[in-house]
Amino acid sequence: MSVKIATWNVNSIRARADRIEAWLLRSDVDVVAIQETKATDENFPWELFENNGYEVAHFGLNQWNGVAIASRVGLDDVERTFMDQPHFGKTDDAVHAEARAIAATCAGVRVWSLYVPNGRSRNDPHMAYKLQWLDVLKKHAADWLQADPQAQIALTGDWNIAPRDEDVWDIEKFQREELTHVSEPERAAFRAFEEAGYIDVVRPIHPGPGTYTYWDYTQLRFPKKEGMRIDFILASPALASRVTDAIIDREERKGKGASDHAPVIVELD
DNA sequence: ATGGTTGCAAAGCAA
Repeated sequence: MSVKIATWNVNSIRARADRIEAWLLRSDVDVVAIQETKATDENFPWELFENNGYEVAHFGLNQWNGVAIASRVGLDDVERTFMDQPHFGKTDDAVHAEARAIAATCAGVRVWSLYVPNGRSRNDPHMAYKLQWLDVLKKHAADWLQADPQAQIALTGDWNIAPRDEDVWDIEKFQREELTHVSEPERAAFRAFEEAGYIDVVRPIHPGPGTYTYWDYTQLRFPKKEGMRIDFILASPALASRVTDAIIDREERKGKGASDHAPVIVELD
């Protein structure tokens, strides 16, 4: 049985409701991992998914971040945050970790919807937070594979990292201006997942250069084809062996009211 | 043209 799994940073689920509904009908995905809902459970549009045949689980604490998974092939063992997920700022405050990670098992695949923190700038405290957040997640991800080398795991989401020079539209500018997403510590953090056995299953099907998943709203970046590849589906080996196709749905970035990220889809046998 | 976009939420922050 073929299964389609997608990841999409929607940049507000309420502002994007109509486009998301149209996209669900058009894309025919079975599972979609969503980032940046910018919603709480109270104002989350549950009916948007339920009316279209999807179960949905959401994790949102305020107007920032927010992650969800919608599925029409089962949605079991929902998990919000991962163990010891770092907090930003004081460690002695009693607030929850930010709403950046949710998992569920869908058709036998452990799907994670991840919204990796933005480092803001290379020396900002948020960068250390980002790297720590990734390091803790990577340790768990490595443990899961060690415990079961046949596990079917999809680490999907907005990683806020461009792993290769070709993943940004002007690497010279990014390095000259010491921008984020392309720094060596960020790339090492991403590489650590690959070294743990996870595989970017979209890049082999859609190689670069010029293949992007995100285009800034400003400066006419999309029409000028000035984007970044920062949204990834990393698959465990057993899951990677099932991948038959992938799509970066650049069409969805077009027109009025688009998210600044395109959906990324993989098809499994 | 000293800006340029979007969303949340109600001024400024975040991306």
